[in-house]
Amino acid sequence: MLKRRTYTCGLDAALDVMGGKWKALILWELIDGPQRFGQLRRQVAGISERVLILQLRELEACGLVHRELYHQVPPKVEYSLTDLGQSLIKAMIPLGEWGEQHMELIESLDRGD
Amino acid sequence: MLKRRTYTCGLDAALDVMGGKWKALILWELIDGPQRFGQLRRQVAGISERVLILQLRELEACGLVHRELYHQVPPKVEYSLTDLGQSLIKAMIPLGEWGEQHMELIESLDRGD
DNA sequence: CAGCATCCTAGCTGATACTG
DNA sequence: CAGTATCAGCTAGGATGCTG
Repeated sequence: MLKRRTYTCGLDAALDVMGGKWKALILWELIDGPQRFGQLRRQVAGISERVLILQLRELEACGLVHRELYHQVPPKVEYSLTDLGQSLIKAMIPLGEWGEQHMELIESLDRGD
Repeated sequence: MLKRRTYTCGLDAALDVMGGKWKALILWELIDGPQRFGQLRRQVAGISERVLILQLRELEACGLVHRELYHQVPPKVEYSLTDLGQSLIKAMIPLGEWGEQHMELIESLDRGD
């Protein structure tokens, strides 16, 4: 699941646990508190059920996300940030601000103008 | 090359330009000043020539890296951070520190203990 | 030295259908 | 509601050899 065994720098390690197409988005959605599976699926636009599960399982395995199962019918599961997840989110904020500031530029690159 | 056309948050946009297996590492190597192609290849352990070129071209296209060609024999090319690249590096520092602090944990996850 | 061309593959990702 | 199972495609990434 993780790509490397050893890391050359901390950035490398951080990107290994939260990099990829979806993980940062999922963590971001959990900032405001626990979310149920279905909520997450709607919030993280474009993700499929299958991929969301896979990503959540990986985040859980890394200790970034906690999965709380309520034994009910119908079933209810809540995902939330762990303390480690919280600390990671905080570390990602400057990067988020950078992206915010340069988003137009990046989107224009994508359009090729 | 970039994965998305629109972004739901800045973090999303930032990860689109510097995410992936190598880009952050490459940017990191350029912090201390310009590097020649061969130097980079040795610094970024494990990367192949082909992939290094591809990544550098993408970083260049995003305006994060500058490519300076010296018309010599044998050829010499130097890669350096642009101002935008510098600002991105700064935004990545907290994430790098987070990774630094939790690297042992992450590596232990990878080993499965 | 820098870097392109070619071929190849692993695994991420997506679509769809089904279950407790 | 919260998943699992299955199938299939794409593309990032890797190996190798060649060139200005």
